[in-house]
Amino acid sequence: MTAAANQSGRRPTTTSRRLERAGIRDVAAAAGVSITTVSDALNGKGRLPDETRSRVREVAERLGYRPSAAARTLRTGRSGLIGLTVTTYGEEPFTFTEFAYFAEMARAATSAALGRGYALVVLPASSRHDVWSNVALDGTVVIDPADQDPLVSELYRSGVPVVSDGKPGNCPVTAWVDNDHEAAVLGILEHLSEAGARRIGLLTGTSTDTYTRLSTEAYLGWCTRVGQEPVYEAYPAHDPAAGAVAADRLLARPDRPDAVYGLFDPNGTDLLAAARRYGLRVPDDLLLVCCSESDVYAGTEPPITTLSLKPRRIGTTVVNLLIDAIEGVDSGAGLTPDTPTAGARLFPPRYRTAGTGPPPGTLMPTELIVRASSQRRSPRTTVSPPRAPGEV
Amino acid sequence: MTAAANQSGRRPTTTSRRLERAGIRDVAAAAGVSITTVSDALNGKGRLPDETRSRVREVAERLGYRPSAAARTLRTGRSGLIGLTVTTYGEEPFTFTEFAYFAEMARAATSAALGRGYALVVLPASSRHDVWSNVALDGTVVIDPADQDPLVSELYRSGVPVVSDGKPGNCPVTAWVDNDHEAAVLGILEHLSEAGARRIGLLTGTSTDTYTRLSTEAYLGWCTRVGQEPVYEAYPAHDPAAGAVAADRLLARPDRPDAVYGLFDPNGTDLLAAARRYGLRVPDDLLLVCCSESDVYAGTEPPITTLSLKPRRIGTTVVNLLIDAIEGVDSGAGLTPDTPTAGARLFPPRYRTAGTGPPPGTLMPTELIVRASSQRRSPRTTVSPPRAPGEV
DNA sequence: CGGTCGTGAAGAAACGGTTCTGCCGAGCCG
DNA sequence: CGGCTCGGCAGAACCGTTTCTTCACGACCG
Repeated sequence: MTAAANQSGRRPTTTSRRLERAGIRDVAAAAGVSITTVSDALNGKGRLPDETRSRVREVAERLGYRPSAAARTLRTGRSGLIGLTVTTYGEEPFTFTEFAYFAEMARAATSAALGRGYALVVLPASSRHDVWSNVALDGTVVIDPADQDPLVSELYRSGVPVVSDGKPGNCPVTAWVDNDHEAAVLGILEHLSEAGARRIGLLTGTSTDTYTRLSTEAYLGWCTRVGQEPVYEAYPAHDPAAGAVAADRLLARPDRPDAVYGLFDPNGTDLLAAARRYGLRVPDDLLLVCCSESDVYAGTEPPITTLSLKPRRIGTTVVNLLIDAIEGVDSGAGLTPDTPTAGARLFPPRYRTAGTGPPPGTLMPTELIVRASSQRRSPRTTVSPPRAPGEV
Repeated sequence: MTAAANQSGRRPTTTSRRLERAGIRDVAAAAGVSITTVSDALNGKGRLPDETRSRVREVAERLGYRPSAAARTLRTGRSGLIGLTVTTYGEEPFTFTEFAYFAEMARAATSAALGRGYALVVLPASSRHDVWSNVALDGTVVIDPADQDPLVSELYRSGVPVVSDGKPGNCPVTAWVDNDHEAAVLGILEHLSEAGARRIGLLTGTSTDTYTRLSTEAYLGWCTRVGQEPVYEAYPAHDPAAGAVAADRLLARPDRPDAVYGLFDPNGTDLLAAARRYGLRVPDDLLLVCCSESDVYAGTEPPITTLSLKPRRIGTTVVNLLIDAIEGVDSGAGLTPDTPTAGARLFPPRYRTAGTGPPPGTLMPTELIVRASSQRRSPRTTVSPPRAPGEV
């Protein structure tokens, strides 16, 4: 009885094994070859006649064989997984202001990764090692890394390629991609000037991330260059309610601006509401531009000019750079001087393994979507723009 | 010569191993214990005195030891990864209309998973096996599964727990969560009736997913019950441009409704724009409600009443159900045929491994956020609502 | 005083693939 | 005719954990 129970319960000979799942050994046995042959046949390696190859494939298909991802990863050192690291505010991944940007960027990144055979794992930077070390990553994308992100440093040090969205402060990365924020801000200021703005204000954030810093600096620099007194209000951008208050403050100032650029997505509606409260007409009394990926600004009254950071392009580029780094260099020592086999030319082989020196960065252009809020129907005074003689 | 080459070529003694990364053996050697002890000490298993435990931990820390996720997964059969499967339209994961919903839901799901030590892998359903079989999943969440999704079926058959967001059509799942769409629609219709609507129209979709189907059926059922002729327009919801056209069509009909419910996120702005074109004032001439997670409708002119599906709650619930299933049952073996729970119940019951019978479903409530667009400032005719004598 | 129990720890077998090495036979060239 | 190469395939090591089993040893109890 005990023996019987034992026998049927523990190891019903080969029966239970069959039931569980088909392994490579089962396929080999069924096809009458060795497991080496099965592996080679399925992976297109080795030297096998086509007949053997197709027969093995067919048997594998019939048995519903699925190779174990874990075993493959263990042996080859490649998991096919790349991380998508987002900063967290409080408990939740990514902030409200980044919402649309993040969603678009993640969408494109997922798509790009999948197109090259990788899957994306979403990993907030705040999660502790128990999660991080539990997943084998071939590399990771970091969105807007903190200045001295310990996580990024550790990953980089242990040989995991890291590509950041947003120019990194002090942490080492394999490569980075960012918008040309300075050019973007200058372009907007110029655009507003051409539309007749005399005093341009800025709605900015108090946090120290690269985007906020670079944009604000560009604004301040422009102010000193053209001789305008800076008019700006800063608020904690991750607080959804604070934006409306800051917008109100900005328009309540004695030196009220006649044009405003808001750095964050909700600023457009906030500024519009504030303008309404003060009886300011847009664009007649106040020109408005904000940075946003949302298309609601096409339908507001009036439609608001927005700056798009083109997150889709960013996401795609970041992922492609990362995968290039993963595939271009064998983790650790191996430099690959020779291009071994053809077939890897689907993508422009532009990427190079940087030896030393600063990590390679790529600046991506932004796009200004001009709508009614930044165009005076009838230019009132036609103030001469500070600089731009060539174009209207 | 062969022997010499073999000996020196294969194993450069311990040097290279040290350089690469610290393994469990290195920790064991450094701590003067066996690898068993290291494993037990680090994982809190076995019977070890606290002194040994802490010493091993300290050594591991000093060496910067990180256990190999792949090896652990291979041995334990658990990867700590759960899939987040989204349907794809064209090349890209998740559609525009689902944007806000998906982002919120994914956010909550990521958070919930992380809180229980799991990470999320985003896996569009369209990607072929090369990606799917390359990642070891402990289970997966499926958003709005297709009626006979082959992927879901295969996963389920191979013993991977599957929990769906959206009541599944014909594919077997471990459990599912959905909103009570019928109750939601009826609630809105009642709300509009109470606000004085005489003829309520619907803006719906042409696709056959559960949400669209259930909502439309609820509307049609209500119409026959209260004796109103159905007034609705359907359009392909995944086409961003088609919504505006459909909204226009709906308001251009000879039997123009005096209240409209739009099933999809952009319908609110579309309907508002259409109303403006026809000179209809909202809410005086037209009552408006749409289903949306976006808070832009708090700032439109006028603010629009929205139905929130509470994606955060859904995401959290789905993930928790999935992890319960993963941890509650050892993959494959244990069937628990007792009490095959039937049908759907409101709110998370304790999870049970369904032996046979329908998978356990949970219906989650929605929330109607009432704003100006569905409330007449001065009730014009006060038509008696069809059914609701008790309240207001 | 001998057996049993409990404690602490080591040894070794998996886990399921990939891949290095080597064997065997057949052609080919000298 | 013999060595050499090359195609076709099998054997076995290996990846780095977890975990099952075993073992030593001191204390306690009968």
